[in-house]
Amino acid sequence: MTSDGTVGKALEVLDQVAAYGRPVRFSEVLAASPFPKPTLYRFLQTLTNQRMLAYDPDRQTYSPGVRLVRLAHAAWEQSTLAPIARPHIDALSAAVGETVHLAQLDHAQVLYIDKRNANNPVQMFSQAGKVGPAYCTGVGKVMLAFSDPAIIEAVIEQQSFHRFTAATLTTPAALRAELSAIRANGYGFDREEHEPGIICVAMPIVSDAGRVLGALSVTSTTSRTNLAGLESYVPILQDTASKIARDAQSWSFPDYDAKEQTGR
Amino acid sequence: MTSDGTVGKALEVLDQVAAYGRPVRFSEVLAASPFPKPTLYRFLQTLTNQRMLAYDPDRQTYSPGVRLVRLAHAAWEQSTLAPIARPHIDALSAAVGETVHLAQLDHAQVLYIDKRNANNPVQMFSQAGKVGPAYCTGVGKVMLAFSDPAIIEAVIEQQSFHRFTAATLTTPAALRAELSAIRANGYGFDREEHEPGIICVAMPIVSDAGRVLGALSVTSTTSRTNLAGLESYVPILQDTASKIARDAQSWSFPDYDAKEQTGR
DNA sequence: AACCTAGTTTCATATAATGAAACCAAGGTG
DNA sequence: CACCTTGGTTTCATTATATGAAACTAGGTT
Repeated sequence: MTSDGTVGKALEVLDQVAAYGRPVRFSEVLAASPFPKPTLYRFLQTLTNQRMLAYDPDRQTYSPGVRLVRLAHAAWEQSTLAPIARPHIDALSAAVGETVHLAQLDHAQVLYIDKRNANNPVQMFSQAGKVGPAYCTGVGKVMLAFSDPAIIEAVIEQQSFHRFTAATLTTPAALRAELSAIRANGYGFDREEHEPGIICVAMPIVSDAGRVLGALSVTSTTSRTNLAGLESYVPILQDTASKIARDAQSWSFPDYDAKEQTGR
Repeated sequence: MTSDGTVGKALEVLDQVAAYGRPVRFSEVLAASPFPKPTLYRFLQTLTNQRMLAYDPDRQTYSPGVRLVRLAHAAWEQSTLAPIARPHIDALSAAVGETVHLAQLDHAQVLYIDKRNANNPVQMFSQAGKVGPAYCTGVGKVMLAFSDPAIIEAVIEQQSFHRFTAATLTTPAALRAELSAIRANGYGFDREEHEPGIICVAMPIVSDAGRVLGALSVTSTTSRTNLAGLESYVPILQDTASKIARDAQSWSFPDYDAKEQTGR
């Protein structure tokens, strides 16, 4: 499952370095790596030559390289909902005057694809590209809820439930119950499950064929409003989601959660 | 020079696919690829399994995958000037009320890292991650001007000068003259060299050690102002650039244009 | 000077990549 | 309907490449 030859291993190393969130030394990576010293060394060297990693000779540290930013630009424009959703999200943001998120499901994790912040100007990658857990975010739960049962089970299986706040759902049973409630409702909430004081309404974006393309959410704080207040945004969210789905339809769209092509 | 074993070749394929700017079929890639059919096929398959590419089974097309967006988030935060520059750019943007760009030099090309648009909200990757030619943009020219002479020559060497507008510099000689004028001045302009009606002032961000870290620019249109008008922003640009350089200094920083580590 | 520790290089071996050729599946086209 | 053609996929013997144990080197420490 975890191995596509040399290339797969190299990308595994790349992921590992990126996961630190800060420049790392060779020995740190080595300690956490399944690869022996010279193998890892050569991978890091190759990735650096390829500018997938950047190497700081003074501090002797590696960090993700700029080439990724360039490639991601292409990915974001071609392979995400963002360009299609943009006008609709702009309209939504203007109408509700709260923070709006657009997310997709990537490999059992929530990947934020775009964001609108009514007040201060948008902070670019600082939000887009960010990942979060699926089981304790509004967008994560609604996307999961409308996913294929097999996928749901797979995600629950491999999920390690971490308690972020008092309200975090921390058992498979609790999550399953929540998901079926969401399915019944058509949308979901984040009830301070990830961060205290932060609440949101989330709406899935589903294609005609019933496939989950992504999700939208409107986020606010308990000091400004409450769940009932957020619920009033449901109609406009629904409207926005269906417009995005419609546009995506005509554009046609890659299948992200396609299973491995064959696996040799 | 162009080969780091299998991984390098796979990344070459990834770049190629990303370069199309649209989903591509296998045969299209094959036609433009140095690799024989089965080899290319396996690379695409591997990259798809790794979610570096997304495959649309209906249209049988490949496009850059979402995993890149995730990785790029880390790269943007750790390996670019953007997080350090953010507050300064915010201030600059508020002060001048025009579009502000932050760019770095990546492999002889201009890579836009961040953007502030006074009026409409920021469009995320739609600008960050975008690349442009160095010889006919304000930021490109100022970064080049203060780069190592060897790098300048290398860039000029491999540059294919395309005429975008009547004002585009299209010969090595013209560019060399412009660069030394910029060195004398400390900053540079884009005189509608890339797009008619679009002009800008650009300021390099240089470290104490004299290394070019990136560049800033304020962009406007000929209908709103002229070069003299833009020149009035030079003091604040200079101030912003030096503040960013100072902050970068203390943070310390990877060396992007480091030459290949050894090359086996 | 002896002794770590972190990073780099060697080299025989095992493994994985390679690509010519064959194969398969759709669409044509006569 | 039989016969191509085009575009994509699989096989498999060959070759090139990755691998990792061990040896080595350069800075720091004691």
